[in-house]
Amino acid sequence: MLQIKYIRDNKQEVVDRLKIKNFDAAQLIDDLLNADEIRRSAQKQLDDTLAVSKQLSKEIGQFFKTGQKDKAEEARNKSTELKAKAKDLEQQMSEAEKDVEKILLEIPNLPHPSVPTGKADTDNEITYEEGELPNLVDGKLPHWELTDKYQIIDFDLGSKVSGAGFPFYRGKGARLQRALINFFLDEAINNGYLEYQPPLMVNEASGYGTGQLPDKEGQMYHATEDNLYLIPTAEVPITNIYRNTIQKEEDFPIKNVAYSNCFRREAGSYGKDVRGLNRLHQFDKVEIVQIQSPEKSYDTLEEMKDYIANLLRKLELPFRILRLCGGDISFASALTFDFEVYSAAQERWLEVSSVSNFESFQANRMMLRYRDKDGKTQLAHTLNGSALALPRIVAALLENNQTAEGIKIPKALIPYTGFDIIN
RNA sequence: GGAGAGAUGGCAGAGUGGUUGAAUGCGGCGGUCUUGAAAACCGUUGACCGUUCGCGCGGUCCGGGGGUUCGAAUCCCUCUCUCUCCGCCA
Repeated sequence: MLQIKYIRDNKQEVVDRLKIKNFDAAQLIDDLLNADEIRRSAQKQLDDTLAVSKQLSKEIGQFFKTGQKDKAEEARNKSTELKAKAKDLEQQMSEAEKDVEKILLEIPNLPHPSVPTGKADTDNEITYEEGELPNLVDGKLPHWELTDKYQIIDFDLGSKVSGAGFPFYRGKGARLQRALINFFLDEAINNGYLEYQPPLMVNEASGYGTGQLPDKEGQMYHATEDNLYLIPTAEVPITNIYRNTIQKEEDFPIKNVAYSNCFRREAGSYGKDVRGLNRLHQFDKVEIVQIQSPEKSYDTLEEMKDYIANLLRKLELPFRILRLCGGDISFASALTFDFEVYSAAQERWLEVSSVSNFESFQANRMMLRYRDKDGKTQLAHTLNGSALALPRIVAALLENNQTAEGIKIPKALIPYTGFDIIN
């Protein structure tokens, strides 16, 4: 959520910058500032009324103490009048406040100046590419056939027991999952991240805090009986740890890592995108989250990018980095880089990580602040990134490393898997 | 699931209708003292909104929401959470 003060002072700039996100904010912002004006004028009147009424109440107390009953009665009547007026003003104010809040929740974060214009993912800017694309012999199989061949992931069984998008991992497939999770966690810990195991269900306030609600309501599984949401990413519980807190600047950067299952309804997805491991309703992900001061948050974003690149390097996967264009970047993000690995049998790039700086957008929603050097409280910046999401990593590992003898495990993983080939 | 108790400032802990944003202690910050430090002493110490160029001024906030009252941390309703006992249970 953008800060109302900023919009007030930089109306045109906000409208212009949101155009990069293909978001026409002009009307919305007029409505917003209008509601804001109503709110402020109502508050001014309300405050003045309350000030008088408060004073009166004190006097009434005094009158009663000193036995001046008549004066007390008189003041009491006057106060009753004021009270009615205050109630009315309060109503006005809270309605205008709701309008302001509602509109603010609909306005996306401002894109960073480096975000390229564009409508769709085809307009994303490839900023970096590394690794040789594997040149496989004929007879290469897509991962969903390899998983069958070696009986390491069973999609049909998942469909039977749960539904599409809920696979069973078995044997070496299950161990590979476990190995990747441990590998990613160990790497993060060695890079100064603190490990958390978060709850997998969160309340409504947390959903709003990180911005999944209200705009992505339909993407989360919702347990209506208890009004809890299954998390779509560990970002939600981990970032919400800091909801309504004031941090110390000297504690920055706060670096957290969490492995979790992630649950996504993926309503509206279809076709080759959902084949095999490409898109699941439940998957595993290790997520890194950082809280940082505004001055340093973009350095932190670079550091996180380097960290993720290094993971992919260790897994010996060819990858590229994309700077997301205005049309593809998420609602809450100011700047996002996607990491894609090349999956050799599908012959396509698969997104395995997304690392973003949300600046103060999430922080403002959840009141995550810090005390700066001058002792002033201000909004912190939040960042997060996948490090990494498992399914597509597994897809690429299987496809790229298939040989006549079986699927070879990259060196860095062998200590974790305990085997060097799946056959 | 049943019965009971509770939720106050960074922490601990008073406060049951009238200058209570809130005693007191600890912690934090500033100062005196000291070569330095500790101790001691003195002072200071919340967040948010509005208003102001600024000093400041006004308002709101004692778990969340609603109500009673001229006036509520204090009374009532409701929700959430915590604790104790019973039941169930990985």
